[in-house]
Amino acid sequence: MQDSPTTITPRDTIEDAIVSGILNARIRPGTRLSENQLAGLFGVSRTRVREAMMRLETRCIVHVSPRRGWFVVEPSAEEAMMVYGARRVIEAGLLRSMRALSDEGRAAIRGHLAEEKAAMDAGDRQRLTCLMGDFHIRIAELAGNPVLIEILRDLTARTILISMLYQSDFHALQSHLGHCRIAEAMEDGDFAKAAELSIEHLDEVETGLDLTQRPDPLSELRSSLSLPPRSVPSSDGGTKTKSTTTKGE
Amino acid sequence: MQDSPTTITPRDTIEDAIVSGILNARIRPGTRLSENQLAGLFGVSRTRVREAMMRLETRCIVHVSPRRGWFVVEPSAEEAMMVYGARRVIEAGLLRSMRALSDEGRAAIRGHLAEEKAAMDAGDRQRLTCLMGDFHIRIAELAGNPVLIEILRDLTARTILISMLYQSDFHALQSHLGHCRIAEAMEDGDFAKAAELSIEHLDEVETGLDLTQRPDPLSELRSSLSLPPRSVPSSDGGTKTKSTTTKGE
DNA sequence: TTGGGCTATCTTGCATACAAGCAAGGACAG
DNA sequence: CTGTCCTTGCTTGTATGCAAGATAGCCCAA
Repeated sequence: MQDSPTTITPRDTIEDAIVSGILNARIRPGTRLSENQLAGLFGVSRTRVREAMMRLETRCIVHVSPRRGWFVVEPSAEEAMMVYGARRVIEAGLLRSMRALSDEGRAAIRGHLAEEKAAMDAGDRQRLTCLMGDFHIRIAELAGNPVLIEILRDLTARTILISMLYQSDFHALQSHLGHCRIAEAMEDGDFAKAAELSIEHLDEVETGLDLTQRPDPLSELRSSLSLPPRSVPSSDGGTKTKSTTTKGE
Repeated sequence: MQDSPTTITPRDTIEDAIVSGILNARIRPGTRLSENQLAGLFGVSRTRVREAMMRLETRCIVHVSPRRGWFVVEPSAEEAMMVYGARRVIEAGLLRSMRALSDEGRAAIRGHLAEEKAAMDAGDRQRLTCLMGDFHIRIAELAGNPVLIEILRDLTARTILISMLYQSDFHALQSHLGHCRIAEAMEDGDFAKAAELSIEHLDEVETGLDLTQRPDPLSELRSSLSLPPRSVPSSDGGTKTKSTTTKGE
């Protein structure tokens, strides 16, 4: 797993490096991303680092705290639910829209499941995290719609951040089995069933999260003092829903 | 429909202004967006204009031709199909995921349909374009998932650009009726049917496009010379699918 | 008239400089 | 010892300057 050389800089290396780091669970949520440090690291000026950050910000992967710094997002419990909700909708819709599985598709899925199994046997948790996310991207790739692939990639990145925050222990086996069931239905050509299984699977994963504790480092203190649990974990801007709609009359 | 005053500049006015302009069909695909002009228009320096452009670029709403300028995207026929495909998946998935319609929800939908009808009667095509797009955002708002809302908003913007490029004439009545049918199924609580209708509706709209001619200004000349139609309309990078996946050893 | 090449101008790409603001640590008064 | 204030350093925010490249128009030659 060699690190990519930072000498050649094909335009958006910084962005990709960070996303890749998150996808591989090497960058934790809340990590501070200093413009100067990154600029030094990549041998460019702050300008280009900033551009990358702006892009990542519109993808909801980092956020800026004014004059304090850039940070990898720490999704709130509410946001986490929304991300899972969006994934349920999109992935179920995607599966339902599929009609048949090509031979390469079948092979790709089987190959992926084998990789998952190998990583599980090897106990390589980082790699497993990454593969678990990739499974869903693989399906999108099968459908061959780049628009959806890109959307799911970003949602997967956010999902991994969520896992790192809220997943107390890793039910790898359970997830793997879920994937296997979905794959089976797909091989049977029963995509409606695959869609249902996909929803169930995401439900399972979501309920496997501990959405009350993690993002609040004071939770232990709070509970030992018998204070009520914080209403909304992240009280800054919250979910950003810009009103760029119609603006009718 | 007053224009927003450009005096107060709350951070991302430029971005919103452009998206809003597209949503209202006031900005055509292919429009050149000069950094200097926008900077002057909004009374800021190029830096901030560039930031806005970068953000819009990650949302696939503008693109940059190196050292030539920024342009509002002109989706290729292929891209157009992908966008419609993504919308079918997401909107059908969304409707299927819905369980019941609140009273406010019902009212919102009815209100929207009334607006569509009014605009149709008034023959206000711009407003109609905008409303037609908004219908689908309204549904997402009903589901109350900000993540999906944001995704659909961007897809809607791209859809409107596609319409402006490929829609020879505007089947407003047909679209409106499609919306009405979907709404009816929703009011009946039959969301599976609403999902199916939604897919049909998007299919109708898509097949109503003329995906062979428009983006190529030479098409008329080409056909009068009996040359074969261009294989792939946009032969530049094509659909950008960055390889930000696993990169596992 | 036509074709080739040059230049003038305008575009973005990128780095840098300066301004504004936050945070932490120390000095100091109570 | 404790609380307050100030200073210092480091962060991002924004503008500007310069360089590289592309385009269009012009001149000139054939």
